Parts: sequence; structure tokens; C-alpha cells
Amino acid sequence: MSVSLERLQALRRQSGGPKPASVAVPVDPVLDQVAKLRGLLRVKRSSAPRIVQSTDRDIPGVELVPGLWFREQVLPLDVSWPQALDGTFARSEPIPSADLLFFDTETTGLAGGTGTRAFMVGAADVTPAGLRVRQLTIANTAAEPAMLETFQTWLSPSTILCSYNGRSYDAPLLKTRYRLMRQQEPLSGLAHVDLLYPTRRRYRGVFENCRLATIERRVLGIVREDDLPGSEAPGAWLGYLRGGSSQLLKRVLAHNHQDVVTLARLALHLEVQPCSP
DNA sequence: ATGGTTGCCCGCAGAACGCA
DNA sequence: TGCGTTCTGCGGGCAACCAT
Repeated sequence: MSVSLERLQALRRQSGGPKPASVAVPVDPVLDQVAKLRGLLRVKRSSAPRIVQSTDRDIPGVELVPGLWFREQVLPLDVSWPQALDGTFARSEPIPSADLLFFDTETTGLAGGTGTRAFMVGAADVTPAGLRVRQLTIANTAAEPAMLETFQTWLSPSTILCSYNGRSYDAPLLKTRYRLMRQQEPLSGLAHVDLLYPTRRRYRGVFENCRLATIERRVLGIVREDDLPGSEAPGAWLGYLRGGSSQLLKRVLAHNHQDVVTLARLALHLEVQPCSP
């Protein structure tokens, strides 16, 4: 269960009980953000966010608009983040941490082009409270424009995208989807640090390959439990679309969550352990 | 002055590699 | 499996250096 959900449910419990009229309920940042996102998506209904019940079709998080699910978690940082990363490892200028947005998509396939769509977008950024991980999942194809629109609100002109092979895969894919949805494409103007290349420079010939899963296991010591391979993600989503269980989709969500967390940790690692010249 | 060798830079083409 | 990026190797051009 997500941290956000627990907080939502706690608030719900609070609201259900008797409370003095004079006591002001503090603004919950998650609910506040959901309200803002709904405003941006021009959702008119004023009902409270739909609270997830425990059924087999559940997707963790809050349903922003029909078919678009949003989940946010804030993870405490186990290390202190510098104000800026020395960009040497990526052959770039110093990278302000506040501008970094680690992101990863889960898609319906590898083929690229117009036939492949992203059904999940995960992003992580460093906040004073910790590493904030936000994820969007669509439960039907009609929700894709709303997902793209929401993701765009996470970007600003100073955003520095950070991904693993995202320059070649995720970003072009998203750009295509924005164009197909007739939305303004927000990615092209942004700086983009792709950790694949500095990782290769640093670890080529050291490990069997430079896949993200290999690097996180061998370098960061992360061992994933019950991880769903990326190749099974399209099937998990399509199975859900056809009325199947959300069990596999939840594992995709966990996989995507771990991916963006790993990106953040890898960036910090490469900053400390720069590539060979 | 001339010719040969060496090293560097640049552009190009193909290979390698990652993504789900 | 397709795609985009980076890396790598290669060859050409050029300058510097040295020997004759």
C-alpha cells in the first residue's frame, strides 16, 4: 500500500468522526496536489478522491480522472544529496539537484513508432522531504491524453531529465505520443542526462553487460524480490485491459518505482565514482 | 629544400547497446 | 524486434619534427 493512500485513509477516518467545527484541518500536500492536478485536467466534479478498495481490479493510488491513476510516495533519503551534482560524469555542466527529474516509462512494446504507447510513467525528484516518486498509470487507452497532460505539469523549463537510455527510447516515444494526441510536446527543449553512456564508460568490460538491472545489482547492491521482467509488462497491462487481474500490473508499478529510485541512486553513485577519462 | 615519419584532428560508416 | 545514441575503427588531411 502506498504512503499516500495511508494518509488519505487516515484523513478519511478523521473526517468520519466527530470534530469540533472550530478546528481547522491541516492541508494535506498529497490531497492538495491531487486537487491541483484535477484543476489542470479541468475535472469539474468536486467529490473526494476515490479511495481504493481491496479487490482484484484495484490499481494502487488515486484515480484523477476515469482511467488515470496517480500514486505518490516520498522515500527518506539514506544519504545527503548535494545541492548540485558535478556534471563531469555526464560530460555536462553542474546539475542542480532541484532540477533533476528521473523518469522511466513502461510501454506496450519495443517496436517504437506509432504502435507503441506508454501506459505508465514514473518520475522521481529530490525534495526537502526526501525522494518523491510519482507514478501515472492508465487503465484504458482513453486516459492517455490526461496522463501526458499530467506528466507535462511535472516539467518546467529548467527541468533536467535523467533516464537510462531514455534519450533513445523513452523520450522519443513520449514525444510521438504527445504529437499523436495533438498536444504540445514539452520534452524537446529540456536538457537530458542519459545515465546509460557514463555507465558504459565506467563499467564496460567490468560486468557482463550494462543493463540497468545488472548495474543496480552489481554496483548498488540492490536485489529485487518478485520483480516482473520488463518484457512481461506489455502483457500485464493488456491482460488488465481485457478484464484480467491487476496483480501483474501492481508488479509493473513496483518495477517502475524501483527503476526511478535506482536512477537517482545511480546518478549519485556516478557523481562520486566518475567515469574513466 | 626535400622527403619520410609520426601524431593529432576530423568526418564517416558500421557496430554495439539499451529500452519493454 | 526497431530505433537513436554513442563508441570505435578507419582513412584522409595537415602540421611538426627529424634526417639527409
